Amino acid sequence: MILTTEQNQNLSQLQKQRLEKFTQLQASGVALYPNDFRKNTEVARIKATYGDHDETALEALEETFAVAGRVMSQRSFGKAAFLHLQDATDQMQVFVQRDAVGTEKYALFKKFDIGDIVGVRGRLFRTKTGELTIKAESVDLVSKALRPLPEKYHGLKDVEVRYRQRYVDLMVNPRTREIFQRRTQIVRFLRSFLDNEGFMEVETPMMQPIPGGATARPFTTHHKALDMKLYLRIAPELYLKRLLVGGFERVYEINRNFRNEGISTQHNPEFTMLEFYWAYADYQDLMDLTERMFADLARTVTGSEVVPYQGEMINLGGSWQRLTFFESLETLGGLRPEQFMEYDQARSLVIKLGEKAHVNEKLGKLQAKLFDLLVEPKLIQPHFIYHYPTDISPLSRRNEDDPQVTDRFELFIAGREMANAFSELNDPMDQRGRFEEQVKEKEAGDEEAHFMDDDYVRALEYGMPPAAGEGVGIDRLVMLLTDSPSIREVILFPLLRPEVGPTP
RNA sequence: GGGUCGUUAACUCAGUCGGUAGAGUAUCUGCCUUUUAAGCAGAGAGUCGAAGGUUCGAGUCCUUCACGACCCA
Repeated sequence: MILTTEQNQNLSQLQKQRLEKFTQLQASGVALYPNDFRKNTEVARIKATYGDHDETALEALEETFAVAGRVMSQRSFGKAAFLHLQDATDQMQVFVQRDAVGTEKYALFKKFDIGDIVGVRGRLFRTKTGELTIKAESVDLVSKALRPLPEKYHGLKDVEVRYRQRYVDLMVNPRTREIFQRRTQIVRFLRSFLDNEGFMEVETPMMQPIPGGATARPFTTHHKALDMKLYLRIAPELYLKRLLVGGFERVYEINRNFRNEGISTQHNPEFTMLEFYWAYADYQDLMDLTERMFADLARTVTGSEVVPYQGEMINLGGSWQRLTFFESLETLGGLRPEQFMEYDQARSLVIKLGEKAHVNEKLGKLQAKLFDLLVEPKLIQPHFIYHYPTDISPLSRRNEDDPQVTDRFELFIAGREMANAFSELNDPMDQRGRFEEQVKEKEAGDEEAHFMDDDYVRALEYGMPPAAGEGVGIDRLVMLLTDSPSIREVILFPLLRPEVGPTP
């Protein structure tokens, strides 16, 4: 162990003490990071199997249990000690007695610290207070900790440390572990649900020469050997639809998207989306499928279709409210039709409500702003809002009866957009025209407008089956189903500014 | 980008009107072989986020900056 003087001076007293122990143990020939301990079971399995055995039944057991985990707490007497060991499944108590492990081993054990990973072998018994406990026949060091654990009672609360050192958060806060276990359950459920519906999981490029499929500012990067500018994808949409052209009729992808935008409780620059595309179906079919998928999901991971979110009870069961975009502006937004259908009125209302509006802002964009301000916050229970204006839906199929709107819906739950879906535009001529519109907007300075994607139009020219596609924000869905107020609570390593100075 | 709040021991937090830097947990020492926020006795531990400024004197007041949280855009 070699540290420069400067490094040594920066250590806290506790770290210095631990370093000293480390050196002593090492000098006396103890392996500090051996990899020869083998467990033969897990804490949760022991508890599940023997949790209701009484003292006599436990005594009759011949079996020796070998478990390993982190020492989370310790209550030490002179010649005996209790500690709690935590493995991936649960915590359980271990009783270490000098007379049981031997004087020499016990002296060594006393050098172990809270936070160390140890391996324990022993038989089960029940303490006076009735707790199922392993009586150690041996305790071996498996991995020495040089840093102390946070306080046992209050845990780690500092949000910044929780995000930067998620490993510590996971060690000491069971709630954090539960959130990420549930996140995995959610993603696993969605995969199996879609697999069962006949969808095929695929992977499409994360690095794209032309970023498309969404309205957002992309990140850029560069490929050295090809000397080529690349964008991190803002959506997989255009690639997934190329697969429909190719003949796969049901495809999905669960993966990261990257958007070069601000960070908030609901936005992380990289976030996970489910996108799925279904040939010979339309947006109405998607609404039905979505209702079914969300209700099944909630039941599977929470046990109920009614889930609590930040003090509200959200009912994901049954049929959800379906309202057209314009209806919602009237009935929920409290507007008269002329206030959002007439350009000048719409624009001045947006400005009056404190939002910005460019001189040539399109009517659809103004309407979307009115919706965001007046309607979205009211959509606590699940609502499908459908028939979005065509000029803010450049990839959606036009409605047959009213070409000013598209066969598109967004799903809102808890006042947030949770999904965006539409019958896909598969007319190559219409698509080229819409791209051209977007290019004009880009040239006029809108950084979020779409690029022209000639290859995508070429693909459509081969003929794409009629289809419907949907994107679901996985992070927001996990927030909903874990009652988390911030997206950073459901992303293992959310983006933060770099730490300044030396690592403490 | 703007506003508000926060940053004090490893962790969780106090710190009054500007006047010697505090507690609990953790750590160390001693006692303690069924405890569980174990107990008893003692001890050590601080760049008060950083840099300036005001002042006889700053954790505390002022300015700037960094990082974070929340709200707004």
